[in-house]
Amino acid sequence: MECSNNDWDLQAVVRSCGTAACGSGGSSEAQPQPEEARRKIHAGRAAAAPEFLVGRPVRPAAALRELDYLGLDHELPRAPFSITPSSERGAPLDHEVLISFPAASTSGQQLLQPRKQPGRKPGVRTPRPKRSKKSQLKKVVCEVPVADGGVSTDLWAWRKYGQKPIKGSPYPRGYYKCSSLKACMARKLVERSPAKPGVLVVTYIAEHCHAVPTMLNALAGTTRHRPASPDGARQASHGASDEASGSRREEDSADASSMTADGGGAETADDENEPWQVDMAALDEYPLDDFLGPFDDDFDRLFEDDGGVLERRVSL
DNA sequence: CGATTTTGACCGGCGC
DNA sequence: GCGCCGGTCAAAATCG
Repeated sequence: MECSNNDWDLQAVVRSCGTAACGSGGSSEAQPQPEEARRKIHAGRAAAAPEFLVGRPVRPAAALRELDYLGLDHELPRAPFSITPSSERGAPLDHEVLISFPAASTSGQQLLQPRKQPGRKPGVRTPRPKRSKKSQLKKVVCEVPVADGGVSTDLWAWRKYGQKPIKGSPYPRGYYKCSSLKACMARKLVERSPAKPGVLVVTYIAEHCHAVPTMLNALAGTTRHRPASPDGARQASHGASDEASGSRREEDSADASSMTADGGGAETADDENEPWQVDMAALDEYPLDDFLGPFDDDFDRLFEDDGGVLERRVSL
């Protein structure tokens, strides 16, 4: 349990949004920050592109499929977003940040096929460790346009461990854990905003206690790659809202979550071949510097909030 | 065979 | 104290 690194969340978010075009500026004013931190983040920015956009065989389309149950559209118009302190979602948290993107039009509603219902022996349950104070967990909320579905993903490998319908929302919430390391407590919640159907709300909770997997492919052997399945596999479901149970859109869930926003509407075919090419194209269109520039201030503040851990991360 | 997803059951926090 | 609800667990199914 040496989860000492406090640096995962922002990075995850930042990376997640890595290919989004920048537009709107940060929401808060600049704060004094360590010069070194600034330099590092800038440096990291410069190197980030080739590293995680090119070097990693991310699978954008897969990520989109992952979110099918949310009714994501696979079109990917990139939109700017802003980072603001979040205190609206749930109880106000000390360490909560909201990264929001302007809503994007959405539509795609995938139909998911039903699935056999697994059973579970009633009464058989291992004692659960005391739940840590949820309110004390660090959270980073990232709102992204549904159309930007992929943007909400990141370089970490996630494994879905639950999905629940949320009261007041027609859309279920998916629960993901970091699958890179069992001991890693990092989690993320993905749901659609009931108020803004065009917005996906990704909440990152806790921290990774390890570095970003250098090879997302490490999971390649374990991730599922659905063979060009007949379209029937994934149909529009009347419910999109609902557990979408069904079609196994998880194909590449592991990397799916780890992917960066993929290029436009890449269909499955794309990711199967040269997924990163799409990213490169996107990168061309939306240079990271342009994208991140306006958020310097926000990042600076986050650096402070994080006590410098982010700095360490950025310097990786 | 190992890793992941699905999904109902269980548990605990919180509001009333 | 009770009930609701969100979060997590874990069996079964699935896939490469």
